[in-house]
Amino acid sequence: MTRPRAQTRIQQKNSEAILEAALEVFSQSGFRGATLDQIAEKAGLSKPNLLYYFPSKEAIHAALIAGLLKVWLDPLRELDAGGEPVEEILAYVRRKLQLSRDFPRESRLFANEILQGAPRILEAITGELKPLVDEKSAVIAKWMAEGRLAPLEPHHLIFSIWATTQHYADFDVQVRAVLGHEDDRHFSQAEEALVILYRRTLTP
Amino acid sequence: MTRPRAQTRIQQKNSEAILEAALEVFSQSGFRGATLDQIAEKAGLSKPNLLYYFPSKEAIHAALIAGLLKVWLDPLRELDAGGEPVEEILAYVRRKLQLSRDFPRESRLFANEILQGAPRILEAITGELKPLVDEKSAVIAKWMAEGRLAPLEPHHLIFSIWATTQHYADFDVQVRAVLGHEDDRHFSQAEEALVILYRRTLTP
DNA sequence: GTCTATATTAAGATAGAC
DNA sequence: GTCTATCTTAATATAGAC
Repeated sequence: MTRPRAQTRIQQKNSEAILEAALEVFSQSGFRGATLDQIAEKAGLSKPNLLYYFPSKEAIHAALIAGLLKVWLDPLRELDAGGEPVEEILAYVRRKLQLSRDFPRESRLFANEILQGAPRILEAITGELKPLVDEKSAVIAKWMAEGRLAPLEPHHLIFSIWATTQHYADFDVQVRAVLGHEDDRHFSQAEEALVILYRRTLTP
Repeated sequence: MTRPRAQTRIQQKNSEAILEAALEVFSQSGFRGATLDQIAEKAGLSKPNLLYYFPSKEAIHAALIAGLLKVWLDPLRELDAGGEPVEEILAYVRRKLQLSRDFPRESRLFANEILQGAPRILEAITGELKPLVDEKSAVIAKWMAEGRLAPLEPHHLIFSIWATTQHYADFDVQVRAVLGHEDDRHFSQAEEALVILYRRTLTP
């Protein structure tokens, strides 16, 4: 229903072009700010042809959002309760920062959605994200109780990791303006800084 | 030109009602997503009457944005080069978190603007924010060189403070969903966690 | 599958009475 | 100052030819 009917090669190709274009537009303008004209133009299709592949603007957006949460949560899923605590957290920070570098549009799509009250993904957040965060928070709390990690309220620790890493995607324009960078070299500086920050904070 | 012509008491009152309503709507939907109908409705005025006070949608948005950057930068301006380094930074973190608690809509208005490419405030960012950040980064770098603060690239330290504090306003919906909170008690937890985090990281 | 043409609604803005 | 009525444009979506 919210899925493209792609099957033939040409349908596959066009569906992908549409989703790629839609990601570009939705991530920059939010749902209401985006227009089918912009998406059609970027996808190289006419507007009616766009609506041959997806029944509505809603459906295009839904298709993008659907795949998003999984990608977004995978780095946290990988946090291994059996690993070395400090290194596990640092590896998580690195994975999350990499997402910001490699998928900034997805990050902004997500940010737009949350910022506007998360009308389309709130249930996924309470149903899927919250349990995962609670589970991993328990792991972190256990590490802290065992003295293998300096104590810090786990949920807020996780929030801080989300915030500091996603900032480089969501506030990209501002980061570049302040640093005066054209390229992406601030990502490795950011990684260095964040690793130092969390290592100092969390080493017992 | 972008300013309301408010002079009489009734004009004053209506202008304020409009800006209040506009803040609500723009901060939730972004510029393009917001409609004059919504703003008029919330302000308790008819749409034409709205446009009697402000010449256009652009003008209302501009009036909001105009006051924003100052409020946003004041906490950083107060960072005192003559103060005790660690305490100065922590006080800055607290001020910034307070802004998120007390003015979440302003934070989201700003976030929306940046997220969408900052078309209306990029020049203010390069012209006003960047110099201030550079100046305060120099102060922080000096503190670090003197051994009064543990070393950490100052720009990225500032980014991390922005990110972690603004997160509680911009991603409010997500924070509440994850914590299961109805009230604002997570703000004091957040303050505690962030103060611990930055104190550990920055104490030499 | 793709297009032109068009229906339909919503949105920004204005005219003009009161 | 405020309203009703309305103009104009833009946006989502559909019809129907090819």
